[in-house]
Amino acid sequence: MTSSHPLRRHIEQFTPISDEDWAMMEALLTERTIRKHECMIREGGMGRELGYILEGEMRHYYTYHGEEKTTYFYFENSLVGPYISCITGQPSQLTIEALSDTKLLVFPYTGLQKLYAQSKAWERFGRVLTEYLAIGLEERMVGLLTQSPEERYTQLLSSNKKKIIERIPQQHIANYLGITPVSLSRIRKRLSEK
Amino acid sequence: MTSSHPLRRHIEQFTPISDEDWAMMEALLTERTIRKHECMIREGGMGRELGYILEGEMRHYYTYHGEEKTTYFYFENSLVGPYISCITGQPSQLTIEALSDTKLLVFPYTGLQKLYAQSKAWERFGRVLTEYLAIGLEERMVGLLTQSPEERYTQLLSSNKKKIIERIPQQHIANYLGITPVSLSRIRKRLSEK
DNA sequence: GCATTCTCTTTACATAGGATAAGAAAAACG
DNA sequence: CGTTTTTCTTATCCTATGTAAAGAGAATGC
Repeated sequence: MTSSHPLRRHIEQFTPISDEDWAMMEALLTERTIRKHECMIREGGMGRELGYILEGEMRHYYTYHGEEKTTYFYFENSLVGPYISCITGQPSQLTIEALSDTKLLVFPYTGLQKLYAQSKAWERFGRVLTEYLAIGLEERMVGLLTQSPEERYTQLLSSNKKKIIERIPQQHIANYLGITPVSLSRIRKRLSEK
Repeated sequence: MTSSHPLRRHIEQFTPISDEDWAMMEALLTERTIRKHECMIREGGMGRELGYILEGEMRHYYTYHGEEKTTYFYFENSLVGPYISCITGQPSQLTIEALSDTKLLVFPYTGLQKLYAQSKAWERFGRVLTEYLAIGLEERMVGLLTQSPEERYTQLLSSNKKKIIERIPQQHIANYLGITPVSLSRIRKRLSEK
């Protein structure tokens, strides 16, 4: 007995949600398409909504010393948005851009906050979601601290994040690994010669 | 009207807690001293409890290729523990060691889970705490991806994390910055000559 | 279908950081 | 105290990555 809505199935991977609780969320959802190179949020803007990707892919980057540093990618069936700006109420330091035409369900963060307040199940969802977010960030940070760029690349090849290799331009992957595109090209050559 | 218990004050920075809710937590607490070089959790062990540091300092490291890689420090008035192992139920990959004799209040993670289940305020606390944890990790990750080791060091000097510089041996700070102690020593020399 | 643009690779050069080892300084300890 | 151990610095050498520029290849658009 799988629930029919893809977002509900996603949410219920974290914690079960009653029909009543789900109805509150469903009322918040709007479908939107973001065209390639357009943005869900730009640096300096206030984070007001989160989204769930139905199809497409997005990248998330910071601008530092005038350069775009891509730090994360999002694909279909995942939640995306300027969490930090939403949580802190400060202007977003990051930009989230569609890498291809991307179809999303969006909902306002204030709506999610009301769900948190109204229902213990939603509060729990928020906690568990954030726990998994933190685990992912911790793993990423430890990889950056302990592994060489080459190790990080080979690990990406053999991980459950193959999608990144398959669908994302190398310049952005290089950023994600903490190196330049030139260096990634060299690493790829080295590996292909082994 | 500040609450008298330091842990309660810490928790109420995130969300208010009623006397009743606080009483449930207080019943879980045990005071413990961990001597210098002893560990709260070792790699391979199951994470079963979290702690709040009353005095002292601890470091948190992963063992990778036979070397200890210190990735975080904890000081008085902060929560510490093998969160990830507690959350996932998997053996801990990290070790948390006291850098000096450290006095803690510890509580079992299963107890916290019961608080989550029994009270919406505790569930909210869990969410908000984890949100701040995630924000800290994101900032750390972005710094590792976008800044040079020298920039990371100078930023540490001028941040609210000065405690790290003041109280932690340089070999561990080097790890935290993602470089070797030798390299940190060179960076310090470079900076002192400017 | 041709031209333009974007992406990836390659080269040459400069440099910061890694590895190792040895010495200096500081801390721990009996 | 004085000894031992640990921590930090310095020196040498080496290598991977950064930068810049040019060329090859792919994708895009008119």
